[in-house]
Amino acid sequence: MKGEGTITDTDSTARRTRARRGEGEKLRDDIVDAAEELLLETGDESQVSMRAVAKAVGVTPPAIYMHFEDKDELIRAVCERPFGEFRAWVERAMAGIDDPVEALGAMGRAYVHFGLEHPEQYRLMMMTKTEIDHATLELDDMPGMQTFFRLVDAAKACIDSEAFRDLDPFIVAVGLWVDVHGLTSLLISSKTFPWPDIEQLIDHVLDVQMHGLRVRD
Amino acid sequence: MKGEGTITDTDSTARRTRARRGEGEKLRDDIVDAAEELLLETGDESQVSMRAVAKAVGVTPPAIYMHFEDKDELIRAVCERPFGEFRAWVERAMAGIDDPVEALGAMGRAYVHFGLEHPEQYRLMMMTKTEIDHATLELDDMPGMQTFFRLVDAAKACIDSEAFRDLDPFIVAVGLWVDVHGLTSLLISSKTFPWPDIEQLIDHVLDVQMHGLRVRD
DNA sequence: TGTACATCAGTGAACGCGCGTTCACTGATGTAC
DNA sequence: TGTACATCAGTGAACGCGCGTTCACTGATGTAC
Repeated sequence: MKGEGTITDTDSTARRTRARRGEGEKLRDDIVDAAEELLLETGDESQVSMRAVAKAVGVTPPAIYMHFEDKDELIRAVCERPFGEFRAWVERAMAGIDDPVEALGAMGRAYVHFGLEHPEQYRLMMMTKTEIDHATLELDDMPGMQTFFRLVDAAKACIDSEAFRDLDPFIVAVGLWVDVHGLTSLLISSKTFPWPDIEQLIDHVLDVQMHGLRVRD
Repeated sequence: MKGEGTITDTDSTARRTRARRGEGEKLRDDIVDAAEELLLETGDESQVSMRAVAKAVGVTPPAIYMHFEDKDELIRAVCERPFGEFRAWVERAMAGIDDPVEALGAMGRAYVHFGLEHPEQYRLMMMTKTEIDHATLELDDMPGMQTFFRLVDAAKACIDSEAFRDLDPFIVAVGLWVDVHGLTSLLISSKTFPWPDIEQLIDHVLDVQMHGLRVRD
């Protein structure tokens, strides 16, 4: 009885067919995919083990070491990826909007929506300690920094057009980031809080922020 | 040679003297203290193991099971604690301030400062998934909810005094929470971001928020 | 066209570790008579 | 005041598990002659 369980153990993912010579690099991408998917499915970093990833890919654990030095390098590879997606997502949302205040609003809205539609990516990017070993990076290379500079530019455009008060664009950008991040991260984390209608809340938060920054009549 | 290392193994915390009869409950508090301290020291939930906690208290691992059903119950006990401290901290900051807008500002400032001075408590309270099994709790019993209601009242006072626009106090409170949480959590998480002067940033964030909520002249 | 050989992309088994938890026990403390 | 006994607050050893990582190997794929 007990033995049969092992024999009929076909539920584990089918074994992957071995790559042809020179095509070993394919596995690397598949490993990162599997690790990311595992993280998003479980939402639990501790469940992303080398063994679980290997099983998901259909390969034995040592095979991962052909492509990654150790677990740290794999996790780093998983973390780096969403920043690119995020930037493209934000750029897409701002495209073709001429009015600087409207563009800024679109950016904020896109930020929150990205977080809500990719909660685990967002958590990886913004809410974990183990992001990336920042200390070794130049500021410009810090992941997400390019998108932040985009936000500074957008804020500066609002100030230059005299829609916003004459504040330091950097501080204004930080204030905006703080706001949208607060909203996004709380919506992701506090599932049981009695949230009001989410779109209405996003509108309120951005509205208050914009009014607070606007030139007084 | 190898054996001597074990013999001179006096670096581990001294063994605790056994409690007298009827004083066994003392250990419970000490266990929660040790677990909390371990969490704050390492900042890493995965390092808070039953064995590590037991060692820190100066007791063997099974002793913990005299006071807690399992690890989950211990972690829950650790998480519940900071909410009380937090509430007291906020109340203290607001005490004696009559002007409702000033009181709200003081509350926001206290919120951020609590987070900065107790980063790991704050992380426990607001930034982990494993907070507490909310689903089983009534809304009023949700940890931190009492403090949130305090915020709603403070917002309502500002609206009633006609300093703020006639908005829904609940939405206004959520917006304020989002703002101070965003600031606090980012300051805690993103150590390498080129933050401007922190007090100036807090002022800016609260200032924009207050102006955004104010009645237009 | 055939064959020996190097290489590549993995496999299979094992290592030592720390974990949560269980279980049988011990020995000091207080209590009943 | 003395002693047998129950109880309380733990101990010590062990369990099975999943983990990251290493190491010797294998067998299909392509290449040189």
